[in-house]
Amino acid sequence: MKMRIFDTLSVSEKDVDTSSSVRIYLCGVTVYDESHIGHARTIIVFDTLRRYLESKGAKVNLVQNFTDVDDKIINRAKKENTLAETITTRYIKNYFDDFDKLNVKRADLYPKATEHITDMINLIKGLMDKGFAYTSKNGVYFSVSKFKEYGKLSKKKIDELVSGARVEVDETKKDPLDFALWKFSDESPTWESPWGNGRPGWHIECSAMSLKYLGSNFEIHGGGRDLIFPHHENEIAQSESFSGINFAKIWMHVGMVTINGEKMSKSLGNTKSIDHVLKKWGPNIIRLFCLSGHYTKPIDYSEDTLKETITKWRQVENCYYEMILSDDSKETEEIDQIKDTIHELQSEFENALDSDFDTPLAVGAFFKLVKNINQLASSEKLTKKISDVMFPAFQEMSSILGLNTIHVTDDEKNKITNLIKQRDTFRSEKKFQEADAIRKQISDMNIVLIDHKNKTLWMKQEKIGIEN
RNA sequence: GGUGAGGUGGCAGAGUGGCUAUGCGUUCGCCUGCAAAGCGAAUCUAUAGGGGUUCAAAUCCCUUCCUCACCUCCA
Repeated sequence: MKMRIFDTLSVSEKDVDTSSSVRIYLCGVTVYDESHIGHARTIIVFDTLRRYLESKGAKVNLVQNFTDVDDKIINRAKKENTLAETITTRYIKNYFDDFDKLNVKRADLYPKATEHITDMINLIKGLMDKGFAYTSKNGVYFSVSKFKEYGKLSKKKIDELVSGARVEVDETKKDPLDFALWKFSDESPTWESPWGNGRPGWHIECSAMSLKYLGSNFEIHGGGRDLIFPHHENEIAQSESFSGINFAKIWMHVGMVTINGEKMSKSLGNTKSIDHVLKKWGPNIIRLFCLSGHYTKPIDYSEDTLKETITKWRQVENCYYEMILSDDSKETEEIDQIKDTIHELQSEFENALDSDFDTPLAVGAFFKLVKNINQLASSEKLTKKISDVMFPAFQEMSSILGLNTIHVTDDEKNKITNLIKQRDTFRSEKKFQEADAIRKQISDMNIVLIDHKNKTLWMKQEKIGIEN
């Protein structure tokens, strides 16, 4: 089945062409501070999208930029009395630390704005030549009135924007809506340009880098909803004025994360850094949380919601260990029926993702599978044979969702098995104190024991910060 | 003011005309030496207010109220 994604520009779902390479440009972060849960959501959504497309056999080319030249960076550098580069290096490292922990696969390319100044200058030159840009006292500006379709993405009327009067007042611009392509400045960081020394505007970097690496008409351009205006609107104006053809085929925008129903912002002081949420909840729960609502809608970060997710995650862990520790001590029945169930759940999972990337439904299908397996285990019916049939489906879904149960080494495994044997001996001799001592010893290794009728199941549980 | 998205059981969250998902929570039970986890059963009977269309509406139309986001940098 073809995958469909909602396109902000045409306000309709569009087919994603997976027959050739799927080129995706994702607006990344400005590296002047720690990343937060809002960034995490957008990036996890795209990571999951990428994993899904790849599982369908598509070749994905994912490019995600770093904005490493910006007023915020310069201000921060001033404040710390250091170079902008020191700041950006620190937070790029910080970015990878965070997102590696969140089990986000590396993009194919992470271009930095500062390494593409020449591309931007060439782009601006082209816009100048075609009459879309002009110089003024403060910089080079894009002339919005020259681009007739301006406002088509954000559905804004140009005259309403003007009368809104919230646009910055700058007497040197021909039109208040015009935005900077190049800002004159002699203050570091600064680069030479045909028009004067300075630094690029924010919007031009994404146009330049996406055109360079993905061409003038690629499959998906993404980012947070808050980038629709003005960032993506301006990118369209620049890119389409330059190339003369339509820019991205699909504009995919991810909803915001709120905190207890409120917008998350620095000024309110309610941002949750990735470092913070990782310590509190761990990667799997954060990923499940980020995928728990449809990507177009806002999701709310609240401890109660996250706590629920812990319960769900424990079920997944339980399920995983039930499967890998199952044996063939019993007859296997109903294997055909089980295969049918798996196929049903797999198509439920795929249909959900194919229809505008409905991760909440897909996660639901995954949990149905987990429940199914746990039910079999609970009724002592989960044999090795059945596990062998179910495990690949479980693995496939977890890997698309980017979930990772904690694995154990063979050494650990042997150690645990031996300890359990000892404990069983004590138990059969009704030496419960000794048995409990061993359980304590095992639990110190983060291993939880579950006594079934004829055997003891063990599992390594992820440590969840908030539970301690 | 403009634009967009919403208002569903204690909470979360599906469902675009008809048999009212699902999850969490709660209660009881199974299992266990105990525990934990898991499983089972029960519980809750909801669709912002008011009109209308229809044999039938959470679902369509009108209207009122409310919430949120974006309109300035923002994922």
